[in-house]
Amino acid sequence: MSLSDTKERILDSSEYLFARKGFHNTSLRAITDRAGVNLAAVNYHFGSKEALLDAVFQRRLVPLNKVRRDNLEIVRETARQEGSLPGVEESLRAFIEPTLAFPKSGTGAEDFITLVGRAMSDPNDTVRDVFIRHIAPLFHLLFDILREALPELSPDILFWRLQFAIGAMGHAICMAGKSYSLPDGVTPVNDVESLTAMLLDFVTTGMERP
Amino acid sequence: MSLSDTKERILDSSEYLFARKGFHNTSLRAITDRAGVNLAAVNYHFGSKEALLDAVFQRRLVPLNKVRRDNLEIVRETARQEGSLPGVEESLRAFIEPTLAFPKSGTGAEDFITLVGRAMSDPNDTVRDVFIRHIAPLFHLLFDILREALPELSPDILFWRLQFAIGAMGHAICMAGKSYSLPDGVTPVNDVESLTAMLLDFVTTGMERP
DNA sequence: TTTTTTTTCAAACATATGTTTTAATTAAAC
DNA sequence: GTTTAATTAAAACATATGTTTGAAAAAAAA
Repeated sequence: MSLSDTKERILDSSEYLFARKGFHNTSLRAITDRAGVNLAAVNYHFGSKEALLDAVFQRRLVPLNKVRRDNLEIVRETARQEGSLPGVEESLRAFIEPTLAFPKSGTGAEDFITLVGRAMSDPNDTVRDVFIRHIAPLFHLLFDILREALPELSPDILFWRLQFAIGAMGHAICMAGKSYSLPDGVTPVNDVESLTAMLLDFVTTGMERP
Repeated sequence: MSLSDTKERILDSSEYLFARKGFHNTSLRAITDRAGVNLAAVNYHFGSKEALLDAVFQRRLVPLNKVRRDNLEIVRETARQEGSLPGVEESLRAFIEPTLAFPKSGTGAEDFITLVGRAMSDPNDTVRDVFIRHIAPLFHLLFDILREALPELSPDILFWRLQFAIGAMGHAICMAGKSYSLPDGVTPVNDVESLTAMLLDFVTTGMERP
C-alpha cells in the first residue's frame, strides 16, 4: 500500500459515511473498516477525528471553490469591461452550476456534495464551523457581486434573499437522488441539468423581485 | 413533583439540547441532568431515546400542524366559494407564517423550530424519518392546493419549486437569531414579521414564475 | 547491507453511551 | 390504615467511542 494510499482510502471512506450517517454518527472503526486500514491510521495520519473532517472538506472544497471563484471573477470582470452591471442569473449560475455539477467530477463526489448540502445547517458545531470557515470568503464574494448586480436593493434584503437561495440549493442537493414518497404525477428527476435550470429560475426570480 | 411534571421537564430539556447539539450528539445524561430528573426516567416514561425524539416532535407538531392545516383548508374553501383559484402567496403564507411565528407561541418553542429547520435534512435516519412521518400529510395538502393555484405548471416543476421554498424556509429558520459574520452594511434581523415578509416575497415570486 | 525513518498493526486505555435492574419512595385505591 | 400501583433513585451492565501505546513490518536513507 503506497504512502498516500491509506490517507486517500480514509478520506473516501469518511466522505461516504459522513454524508450518509453524519459526523457524530460515524465511528472511526466504521471508517477504517470500510477503508480496509487499521484503526490507528486515522489518528496517525490526521491527528484526530475533527482534523479528519477538515481534511475531507479541504480535499474537495479547494478545487470546487476555485472553479466557483474563477466563475464569479469572470462575471464581474466581463461586466466591468462592458461597462455594465453583472447579471443576477449569471452571478448565481457561477456559484450554483459548479456546485450541482460537482458530483459528476469524480468518484465519491456525490457523497461530498451531500455532505455540503447538510453542513450549513448541521447542528454539530464542529461540522458547521469547519464548513463555514471554508466557504465564508466565497460567500462574501458572491454577496459583493450581487450587490453590484442589484444596487437598488438594500443590503439586508439582499443578504436574506441570498440566504434563501443557499437554503434552496442545499435542500435541493439533499433531496436530489433520494427516493422519498412523491406526490402523484411527480417523476423523480435524476439529471442535474434540469434541476439546475429549475433552481436557477427560482432563485433568480426571487432575487430580482423589485 | 407531580405526575406529568417529569415528562414535561424531560421534553423541555430534550428540545433544548436536540436543537443545539443534534439528536445523536445529545446524551440522555445531559438531558436528565438539565431536567433535574433521574437518568432512568427517560426509559421509564418514554421507552427509548428514539421514542423520546418522537414525543418531542409530537408535542409541538400536533398543534402547529393543526394551525397550518386549518389555514390551508380555509384558503382552499374560500377560493372554492368564490369560484376562483387559491392564491399562491396566501397558500404559502398559510404554511409559512405559523411556522416562523411559532417561536412566539411559548417557552421553548424557539428551540423546537430550530429542530424543525434542521430535521428535514438531518443525516440521521431516525430524526429525518420521525420528522417526515409527522409532516408528510401536510406537505401533500400544500402541494395539492398549489396545484390548484398554478394549474398550468407541470407537477414536476411545482414539486421542485416547493422543495426550494421549503429549503429556503428551513435555512432561514436555522439562520434566524444566530450571529454569524455578516457582510458590511447588513444588520441582524430579529423580528419575525419582516423575515416572514421577505421569505414570502422570495418564494412567491419564484413559485409564480411562468 | 546497515541504519534510520516511516508506516502498520494489535492491544489496551479511559471514558461515554443507552438500557436494565432492584430497591426505596411516593401516590392511589381499597 | 392497609394494600396496591406508580414513580423515583442509585447502581450496574454491556457495549461503543476516540485516542494512545509499543512492538512489528515496510520503506527510505546512509
